[in-house]
Amino acid sequence: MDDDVVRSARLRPGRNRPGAGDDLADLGPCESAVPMPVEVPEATVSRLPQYLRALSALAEAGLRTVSSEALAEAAGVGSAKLRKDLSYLGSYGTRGVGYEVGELHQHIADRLGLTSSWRVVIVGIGNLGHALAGYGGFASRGFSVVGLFDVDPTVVGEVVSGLRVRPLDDLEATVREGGATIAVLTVPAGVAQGVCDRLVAAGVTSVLNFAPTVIRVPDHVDVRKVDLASELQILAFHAQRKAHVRVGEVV
Amino acid sequence: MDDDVVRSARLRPGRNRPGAGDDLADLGPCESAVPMPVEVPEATVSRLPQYLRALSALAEAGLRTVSSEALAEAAGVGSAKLRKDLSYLGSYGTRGVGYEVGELHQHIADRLGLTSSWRVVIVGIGNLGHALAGYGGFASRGFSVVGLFDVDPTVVGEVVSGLRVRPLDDLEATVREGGATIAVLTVPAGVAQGVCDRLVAAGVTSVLNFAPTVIRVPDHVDVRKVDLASELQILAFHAQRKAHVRVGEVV
DNA sequence: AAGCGTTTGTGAAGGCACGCACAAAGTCGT
DNA sequence: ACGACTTTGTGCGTGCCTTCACAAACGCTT
Ligand SMILES: NC(=O)c1ccc[n+]([C@@H]2O[C@H](COP(=O)([O-])OP(=O)(O)OC[C@H]3O[C@@H](n4cnc5c(N)ncnc54)[C@H](O)[C@@H]3O)[C@@H](O)[C@H]2O)c1
Ligand SMILES: NC(=O)c1ccc[n+]([C@@H]2O[C@H](COP(=O)([O-])OP(=O)(O)OC[C@H]3O[C@@H](n4cnc5c(N)ncnc54)[C@H](O)[C@@H]3O)[C@@H](O)[C@H]2O)c1
Repeated sequence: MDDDVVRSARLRPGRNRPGAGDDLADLGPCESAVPMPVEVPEATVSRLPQYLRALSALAEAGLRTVSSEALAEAAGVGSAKLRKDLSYLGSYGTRGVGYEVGELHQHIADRLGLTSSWRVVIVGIGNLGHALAGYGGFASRGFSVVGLFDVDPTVVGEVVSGLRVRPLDDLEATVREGGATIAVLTVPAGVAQGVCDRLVAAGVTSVLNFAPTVIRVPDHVDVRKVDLASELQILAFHAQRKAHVRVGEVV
Repeated sequence: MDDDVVRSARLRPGRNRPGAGDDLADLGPCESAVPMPVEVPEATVSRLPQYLRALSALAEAGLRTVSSEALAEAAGVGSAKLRKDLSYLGSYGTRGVGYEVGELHQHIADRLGLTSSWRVVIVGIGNLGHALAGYGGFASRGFSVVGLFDVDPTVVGEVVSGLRVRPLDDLEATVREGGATIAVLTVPAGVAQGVCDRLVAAGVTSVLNFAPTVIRVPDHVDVRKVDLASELQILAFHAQRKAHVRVGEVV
């Protein structure tokens, strides 16, 4: 479902159900003595952040345990889906009781890779870049903005929420000196591909793209796209359908 | 795929090939005498905006016709998927040639409901609201921002790209006097549900929510959510997986 | 210790979407 | 006018995701 956003897909080859195809004479179903490798479906991954947020809210409300029913309600999904999602992470619930809020939060955060703070650079400090740079919701969720970049001389040098906007040429050094880095692209559509190429060349392997263009990257790079105009158009589609139904054009 | 975001589904008939199999001896399982209703799958709907954008780019490049292969390339999808998607809208291609750019663009725009300009109000003119209000990409795609609202007295009265920010109390009047309206929610998470309730009460049936909260709405209202922190977390998940593989923890 | 109510974890079934592969349909060249 | 070539539209198989339904597991009460 979700789609074509992430490029490198396949998790590890490991089948979920080991007992499937290879039936040579290996007596037991499989001899995996240890933790039983299970890949997490992409659809599940896309929901984990929501569970995490719901758990944070519940923890703040003082709850120590939640049932799958209550957590699902808070996250806006069905309880069965929630349980199956969590089952891919392991069994952290207690039957008859539910899940311990703090513990489950920790496990999901671990699985998402939020143990250490990820480095984020924002490229293109225009309208949108300014808003994102000043957003507190990133730091509070395990991301720290370590660089703001732009080509416009009138923007470079400006200080946005404690960070000085730097020229695009400092980009490579910043990406290389730090470890893994996530790049947020808020440049005009026309230059998005070029800037992205440069990011990738510098070693970036995760890109969040706000420019309304398809950008092409090597297989080992993940790109997710946020397209506000598309979202509005999808809403318009459904709104139109509702309008037609009301008029009686269709059942 | 996409998910639980949009509430209502089912589409309208829009038959492709009228000469199909309607035999009036409707003794069969269903008696649909006429056009044979075909719904557009939600996954397809979510891709239509991208096709539309690709077509705009191709038109601007001066092309009059495109093959499914070329259009798919421009839109970043597979050609088979593209053809199947377009087939839900009807048969607008010419075998051996491809699709006429302008005509196909028009058909998709029609189907998305972009014939007339949709009214959009933005509620919460903070960091993000300012950026969205000043964004030209909406007007150019069939949406016109007709209202900016906030509660903060220091923000109300400010003029953002030609529109004066108005107090929240003017909201009902604006929504009611105009026709169907799409609301963009860029208020703090804590008040999102309350503001949304007010929007729905005023008659809004389409909401694009940027606040990191699950908001509950009646069945007839569509909500789509844009969650930047979640996008980053999903990228982090894949980045972590890649890192582990590189270290050799997993095959 | 045993029973009872609650809740998890998961097998199984159904639905949806994707991609392949090809016949139908049209164009272009001769 | 006809054949060769190109490209659409779609039937079909496959795999993923969702949903249902329930046995196993656990706490609590007696
Ligand atoms: N503003 C919005 O609400 C909004 C909404 C949806 C999508 N977008 C998209 O986000 C992107 C940015 O939007 P915006 O409104 O901030 O535009 P903007 O013009 O205000 O900002 C773009 C910034 O990128 C910088 N830039 C240009 N070329 C660059 C380069 N090669 N390298 C680095 N920086 C460069 C510019 O100097 C400018 O500061 C656009 O692609 C836009 O379509 C914006
Ligand atoms: N800024 C970002 O980059 C960013 C990124 C992701 C998500 N978000 C989310 O978007 C929302 C807005 O973010 P922001 O950075 O613009 O915050 P902000 O605080 O700058 O803006 C919020 C605005 O909403 C107004 N407001 C508060 N209560 C209101 C009410 N009841 N009715 C109408 N207006 C009201 C405030 O006066 C303020 O102007 C938040 O929920 C935030 O979590 C923002």
